[in-house]
Amino acid sequence: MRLPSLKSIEAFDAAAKHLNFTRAGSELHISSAAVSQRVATLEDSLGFELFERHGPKLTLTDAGRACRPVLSRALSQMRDAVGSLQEVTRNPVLTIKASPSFAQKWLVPRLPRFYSHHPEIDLRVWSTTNTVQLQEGEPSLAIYYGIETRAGLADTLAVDFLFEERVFPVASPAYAEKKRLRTLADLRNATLLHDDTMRRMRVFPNWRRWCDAFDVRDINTRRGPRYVVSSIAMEAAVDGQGVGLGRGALVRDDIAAGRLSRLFPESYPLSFQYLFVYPMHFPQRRSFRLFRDWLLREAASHSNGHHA
DNA sequence: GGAGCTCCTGCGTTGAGATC
DNA sequence: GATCTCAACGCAGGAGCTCC
Repeated sequence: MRLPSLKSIEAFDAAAKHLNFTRAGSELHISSAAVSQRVATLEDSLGFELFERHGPKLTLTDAGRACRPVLSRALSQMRDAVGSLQEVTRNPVLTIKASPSFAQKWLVPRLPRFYSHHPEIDLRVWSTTNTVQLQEGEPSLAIYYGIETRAGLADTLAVDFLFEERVFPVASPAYAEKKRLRTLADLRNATLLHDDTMRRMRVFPNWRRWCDAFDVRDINTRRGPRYVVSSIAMEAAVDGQGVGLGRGALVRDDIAAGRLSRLFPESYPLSFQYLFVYPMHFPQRRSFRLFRDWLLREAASHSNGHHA
């Protein structure tokens, strides 16, 4: 039996993902005509049609739908296998996506512990203020917030739960002392620092929701400076500019170092979890297994400390 | 055995035409 | 107008052959 060319399978995978030869061509850096020809070659070789063509509109045939997960998984396995082979002769590289705040305040400060055990592995940390999403077939890892463990994720991606999250007011010790912040009602005397992430992602409580939850009245929760990124809001709090709503993962190190104080025992549980997302077949790579084991240990340690 | 040539195959692009 | 298909063409690489 003669196997179809790898290029034709790659073209089918991209075309099936976009249901559009032009966008598939852009992804593969070839022309749409080349995609069309590669797919036609694959159809010839298989002996059946994978797409129904309605003029410029493409849909998968039943056979195409049946083939897609099988071929997509096979491609992904081959990419991982090639990655594993390359690790034999080169320093392995892992790319991880995370929000800027999480990367800055949680992930990066912990990386020296990983490098101390695995200096041969190079990590690339990639951040965006947009929602961190991992595309199907992408050779990278992601830490993101999810309300449900698998919601919206492709079948080719796997997920590990890292930890849950709570928010609570934080300020620099000097600011807390200066404003005499001892009870929730004392927040009336404070400048409230607003994290716009809370506005962009409805799962985050803002100051109004936080005050409603703990029945804190007579506070203008709209006033105060606003910050696009959570970590900047926390830096403003460290700098003594006001009280911020701190997420546990982002303020824990600052609290431990005495740069921030947790003002009150009241905390608000978030409806999302931190999740680690990766391609289903990544565990074949040694570098990935080492990183994942390390990350899960750090997350467990964070959870234990968090609830202690 | 190696260099050089020819032919074949695979794969890409461009551009025209068809379809919605 | 956007998109797909088809035909024509070019390029690169492999196979086979000949010659030295």
